[in-house]
Amino acid sequence: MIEKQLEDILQEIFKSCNYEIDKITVSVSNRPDLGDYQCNDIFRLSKMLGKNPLEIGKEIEECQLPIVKDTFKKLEFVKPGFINMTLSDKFINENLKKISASPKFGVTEQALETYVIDYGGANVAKPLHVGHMRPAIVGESIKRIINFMGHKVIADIHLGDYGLQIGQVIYGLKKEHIALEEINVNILNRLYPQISNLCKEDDDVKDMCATITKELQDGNQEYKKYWQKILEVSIADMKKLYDFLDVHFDLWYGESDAYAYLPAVKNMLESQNLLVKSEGALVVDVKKDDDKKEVPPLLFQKSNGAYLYASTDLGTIYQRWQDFKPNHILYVVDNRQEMHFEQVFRVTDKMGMLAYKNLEFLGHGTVNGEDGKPYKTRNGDAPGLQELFKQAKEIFIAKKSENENMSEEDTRKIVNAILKFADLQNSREKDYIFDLNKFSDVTGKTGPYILYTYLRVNKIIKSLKLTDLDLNAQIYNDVDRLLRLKILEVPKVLESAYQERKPSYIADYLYNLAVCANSFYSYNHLMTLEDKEKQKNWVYVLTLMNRIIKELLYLLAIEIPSKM
RNA sequence: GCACCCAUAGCUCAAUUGGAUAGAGCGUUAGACUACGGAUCUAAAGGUUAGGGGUUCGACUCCCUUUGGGUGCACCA
Repeated sequence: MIEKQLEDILQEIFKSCNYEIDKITVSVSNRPDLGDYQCNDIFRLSKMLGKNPLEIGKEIEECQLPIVKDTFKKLEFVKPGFINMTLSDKFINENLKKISASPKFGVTEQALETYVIDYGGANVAKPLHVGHMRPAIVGESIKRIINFMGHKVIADIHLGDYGLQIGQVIYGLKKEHIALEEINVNILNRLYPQISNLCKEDDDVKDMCATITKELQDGNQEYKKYWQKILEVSIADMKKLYDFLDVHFDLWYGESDAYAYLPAVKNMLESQNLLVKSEGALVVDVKKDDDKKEVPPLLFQKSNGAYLYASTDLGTIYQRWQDFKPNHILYVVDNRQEMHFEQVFRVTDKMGMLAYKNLEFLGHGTVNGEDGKPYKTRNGDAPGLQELFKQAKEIFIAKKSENENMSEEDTRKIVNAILKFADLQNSREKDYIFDLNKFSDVTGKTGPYILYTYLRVNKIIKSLKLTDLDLNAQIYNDVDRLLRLKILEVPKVLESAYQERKPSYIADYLYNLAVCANSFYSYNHLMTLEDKEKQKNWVYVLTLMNRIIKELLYLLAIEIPSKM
């Protein structure tokens, strides 16, 4: 990584001028007119020593080392105390070669660890709606990023397959005398909202549904058969939608699988004297002295003996802990669940399964409509994913007449790119406004813009059919230089995205890289170039760039169509 | 009631976690190809970062406060 090299060089310069500094940080300059990279640590040094930053800068400037000449075109100590670095062409090209030679673009090697990532949250028997798209897209991307860094990642959808909604649907099926083999997804999609509304109006129905749920959990054979069939039908339907999104899980476990581990969890809790009786229920106290907000105890078992959300989540962690010995468990879930996971994590830590710091709550914001409230259709429901994909596709096809002749698979890939890139640009943890028409844009900062860039560059490279590509020490013009500098940022971007679990960093970089590429080839014409050496150098750079675009698109789970 | 989160250009979003002149896209306005794909490129206009105070060499970022919005507070998941 280039930042590291520059930090080492500066460290050496500081030392030779008799300045001791613990850590130097170099970053891409936010004033590109003044330099490529910058360092602000003289400010820190001046505070530590009580000395004027300008003086320090001047002293250091006067005792520069010979290595500096090779690395920098310009190294300046300016105004209040910034260090501005303009890299030499040679140094830039050497680093491009390093990135090109590395399968992972020169990211720092990580010690192998095992991650479990939980990002589905889909409920059986309830149709997937727009709210499920975000965790799927964000989670899939985080999974791929962590995997890219060399770790083992196990993705678990963690279905909500044992809750009240099952009781409700079974109630509806029995009421309408629908036989097991007749159950299909349309019936489920109709029944769930219907009975759910009925429960709100009629307490007797609600009690009956709750009873069915309880009896199912207690082992009622007839209900179990219904449950299994509902699961089968519902999962098959979900898979279709997740496949459309190119989102894949290694495990399709659900809450029901956690029940088998609850006795073991309870044992552990009891043997460590963590379970406390409170108002008839069994709870685990998780308050800490330095809590700013009040954290209520985790409710493990209801007064009637039933288990809850928090208990099954503990059961699930126990299962993962036993089966996979993960170093980290990540949850990509709605921000509103933060308190719940805070409680679960604290208990997990107390039980000695995984340490608190290795359990990560990666909250994502809510998808809101144009009015800023959770996205709903006119009749008040969140729109189903299937319907949403259909609409997005229609809007896309209507954009251009050629789109009608596009293959089904290419259309799917592009619609995916549109939706995903629109989503992933946003900060993971913030709410955002979803307006299908805005999310269907294909010009400007969008998925298709990146795909277009890739395909166009790819065509140029292919039609030139050059071999023995290499880089000399030269950079030919300004847009050329900007593109090369942008490529140098890739390892840093990947590492930040990994460390902070933020795919948006990659989306943003990808766009900026594509912008550099577009201005590059609109300014520099390759086909008709007389200077063959220059041509080879440029194709080298473009080839590397496209390799990066392809890999980064993969990390965002965006597929590249054959043409567009 | 208590607590947490958010407020940035007309709209939708960024800002490398305290750095220099707050950046993009859409929209608006003006331009560009007898050349590799116009889903493109080159520009312009657009801001008291919700208001006020403070901390310091330096604040969208940290602290206090006012206003406006969202969310969470034990037997749902």
